[in-house]
Amino acid sequence: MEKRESSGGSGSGDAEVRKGPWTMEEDLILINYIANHGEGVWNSLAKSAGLKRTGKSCRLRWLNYLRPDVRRGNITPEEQLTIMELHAKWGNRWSKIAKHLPGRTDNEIKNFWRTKIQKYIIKSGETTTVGSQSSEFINHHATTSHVMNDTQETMDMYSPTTSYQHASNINQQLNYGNYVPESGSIMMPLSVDQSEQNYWSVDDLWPMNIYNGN
DNA sequence: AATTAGTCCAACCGCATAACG
DNA sequence: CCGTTATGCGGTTGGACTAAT
Repeated sequence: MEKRESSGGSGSGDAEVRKGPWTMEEDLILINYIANHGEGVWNSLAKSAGLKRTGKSCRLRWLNYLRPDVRRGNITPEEQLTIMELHAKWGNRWSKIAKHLPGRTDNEIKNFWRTKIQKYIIKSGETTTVGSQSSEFINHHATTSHVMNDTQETMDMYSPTTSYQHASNINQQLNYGNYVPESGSIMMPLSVDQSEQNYWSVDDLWPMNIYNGN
């Protein structure tokens, strides 16, 4: 159960385990290694690739960011609707929901839900239900699955027949009209020197990978 | 211009479960 | 079976960035 993975090892040599933001070099190493050897067996992969990262960290980086088929940003209204409907069905089963949204990661969906939809639900809940429980109550239902029969309001909120309206309301709030970047071209800060505004994108890494002769 | 508050998301942590010897 | 290790999942957090004051 990867119990002592991040503990730095009980004894001896394996010394520092890097944490925090990934550098471009690390990304390249990981991409190259996986291109050559495939993914899986993350602990030994991390070692063999020469990364001072835990296998867990490598896996996460790969699955959530470096994988070539991962779509980033710009969650469409259709995807949003899917998220809302599936969340109503399954609750916080993010990975399960993600399986129905090709290219989306559970992490991204989870973040999207928490930062956009949940907030909207709480907000609208506060304006429609007067007094006490409202936000706590709605918050509860936004973060847990099952039993949606407490109030008609909550039912409506999750009803497939009305969820599209909610989706479009949220779309308005999110300003989808001028929502920005094309998928796959998100820029990320160069963590080698975070004070500088240097960026690279995942798109930049893949050609480099090929160039390196993988 | 400086400071504070709010937002967003990458990455971490802990736990559950699957796989293996 | 049982113990150990690997993997996957969901919750949470740190900090960069942006907007508001």
